[in-house]
Amino acid sequence: MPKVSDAHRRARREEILAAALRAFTAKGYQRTSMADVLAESGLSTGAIYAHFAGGKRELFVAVARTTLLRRNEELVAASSGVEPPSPGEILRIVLGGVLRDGIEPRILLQLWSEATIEPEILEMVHEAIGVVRTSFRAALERWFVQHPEYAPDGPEAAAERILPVLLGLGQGFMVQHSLFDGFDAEAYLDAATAVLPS
Amino acid sequence: MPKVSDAHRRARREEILAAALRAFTAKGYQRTSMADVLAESGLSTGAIYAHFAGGKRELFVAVARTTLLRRNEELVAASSGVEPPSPGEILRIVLGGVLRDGIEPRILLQLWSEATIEPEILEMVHEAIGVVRTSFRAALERWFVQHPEYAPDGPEAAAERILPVLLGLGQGFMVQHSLFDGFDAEAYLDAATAVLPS
DNA sequence: GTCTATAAACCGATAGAC
DNA sequence: GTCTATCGGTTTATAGAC
Repeated sequence: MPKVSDAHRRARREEILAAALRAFTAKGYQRTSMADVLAESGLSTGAIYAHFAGGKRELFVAVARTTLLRRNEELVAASSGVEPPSPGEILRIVLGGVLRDGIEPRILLQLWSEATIEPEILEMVHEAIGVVRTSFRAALERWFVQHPEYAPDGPEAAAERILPVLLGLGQGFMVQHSLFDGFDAEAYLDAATAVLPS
Repeated sequence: MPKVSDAHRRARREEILAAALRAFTAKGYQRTSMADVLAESGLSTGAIYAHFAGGKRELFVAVARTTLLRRNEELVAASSGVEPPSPGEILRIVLGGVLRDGIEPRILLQLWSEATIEPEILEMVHEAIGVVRTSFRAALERWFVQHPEYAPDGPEAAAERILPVLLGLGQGFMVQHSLFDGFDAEAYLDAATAVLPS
């Protein structure tokens, strides 16, 4: 197999995806036209369709999947240390990672909105969220094992119970970060940590 | 002033807005065409543009504003009783109202996503959220006044601190209700109530 | 105010040369 | 693989009769 050609191909794909992410972030998925992605990438119609025959939708799915799964890697890395992070710390790790990455949270709002309408996108969200959910659950369980006073009916049950709340707090963070003027991320995280067990 | 004409005008507007809400709920804001709203209302292009010159966007803003402000009325009504509701109960009242109203939470995801892009819609969301936030804050304060053990630095500060968390839990509810298969609303509310002070 | 008909713009995707 | 040029299908909004 031609290694160079393959590497070039991958590099080109990454380049296109990066341009697509910039375009989607700026104008939102729906309002971004292929012309916008073309302009952002400096390439032309044919060049892009040669790599992403699925067009706009495939670009969005690819961009979003990458973004969601990167959260997962961070969480796995952070929670495999000796001292398992508390629920509040888990939230901080994941949300902090999003911001450090320079990801505009609003792209997530757009993804959720699209998933509401397009079955193909919903499917991808289900898949990615499933992975993330599993990581959260595992991280929570590890903490509850060491703090049984918060898990009277066992770490699995306690983790399962609090999981939607933790996810909900993360989702609320994205919404408020995107929509509220002067949103105070630190205050939000402090308040969330205060209500979560620790 | 011609009272009858005015009443008719208002009735017609309500009729159009109801049709628009049905159409937006079914297909989402972006994918709903004016043709869809026309079909749903049984009226014609001219009829609608005579009442809503701003077109699709104006319809969406009007529909969303009404919906958001109704939440506020419910909360005001519920929290003016003798026994102020706890944070968990406040969440239950508002989220229960949304579902009882037959509102599809996904329309809210679409609203947030649009607000991310369209300044006019963002402005409306700011305004409506401001009203709702004020109600939440007032309701929380009333409860903290009666439970000073949770408000060491005064009810105002405690209310202000927990407000974003409560809103975040509500927003997370909408996201999960819209996107997760088999989402268990009761379990979510129970878990949220368990972490909130009561 | 409301209807029918239509214009003007735009978009995603393809065809074919190089 | 990439470029230029363009087609077919939609969409919003308007024009003009009633």
